[in-house]
Amino acid sequence: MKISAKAEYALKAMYEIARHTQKNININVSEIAQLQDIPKAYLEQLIVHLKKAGLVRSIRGAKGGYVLSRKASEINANEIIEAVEGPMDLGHCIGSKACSRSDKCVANDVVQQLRQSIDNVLNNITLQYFIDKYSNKEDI
Amino acid sequence: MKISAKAEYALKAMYEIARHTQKNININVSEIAQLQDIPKAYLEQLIVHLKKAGLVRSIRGAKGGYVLSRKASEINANEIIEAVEGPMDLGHCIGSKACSRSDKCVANDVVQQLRQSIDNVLNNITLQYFIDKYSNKEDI
DNA sequence: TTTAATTCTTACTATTCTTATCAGAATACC
DNA sequence: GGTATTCTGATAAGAATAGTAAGAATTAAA
Repeated sequence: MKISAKAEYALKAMYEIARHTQKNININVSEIAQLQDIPKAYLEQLIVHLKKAGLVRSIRGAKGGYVLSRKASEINANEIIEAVEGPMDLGHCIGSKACSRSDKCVANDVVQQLRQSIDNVLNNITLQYFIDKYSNKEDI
Repeated sequence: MKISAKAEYALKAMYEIARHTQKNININVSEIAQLQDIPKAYLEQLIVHLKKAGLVRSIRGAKGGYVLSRKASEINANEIIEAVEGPMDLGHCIGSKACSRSDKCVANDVVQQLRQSIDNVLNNITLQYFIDKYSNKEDI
């Protein structure tokens, strides 16, 4: 039961992109990597997924970078994590490898409850929440 | 973000031990493994952890096996999972590898909220809940 | 039009984690 | 004493994770 580095990096990166987008400036991978202490080459890969998921727009070429493609209040942690990790599959009793009697499976019961609870938390954490809580007016 | 096979096996095994304990019979590893479709040799290792955590008592020798060491209503999913997986460490921003400014870290914020939510779910799932929901009077 | 900065793409690698398997020692019932 | 069982520790295959590296494609700016 662990949050991957991928997910953490993605949350941090999206936060930086959101902050900068609200200031009407785009931010590039190197800047994000430095600000949030993320390996740059690794981050490059992750951001591609964020883009494919439609969370950010890219501006290519020199002076390029990234901006949010939606309002910060309309992007939540669930989407961000799912963008880089793929659909959440908490347990082995679900989906492809369902155990023989998943309707009678105690592990499946736990997984279902967890899934619902986690979804609920992640859906309610938006980028705007991050900005309101963590972004000082001064910095940037 | 995944529940390990370990955790699933532990939940299933504890459920079987709980059911049988309530019928005043002990159950051995082979039986549990068969009933819940768990690799026997692997399960042996896991049960040792459940024992060390004080969740079950072992009866050694022929006709041996395991019984709950507390009432089913007093053992919850959180304890069971922690017994086999060790203390839950959801994110890299916590504990040993805390990031430089964990008070300003959006990933840490998410991890904290998740942690609380997951704890809440797991603490409220007891073995008695499993028995009431899944154990028919007839079978055993 | 060249140069430099940047995104994008792909392939590779090292390390750790997970999920087992196996062999045998210790224990206790019959 | 024999057998069934828990207990212990070593080993190993495979998957997943986290990261590196090299270079192609694109575009702003000089």
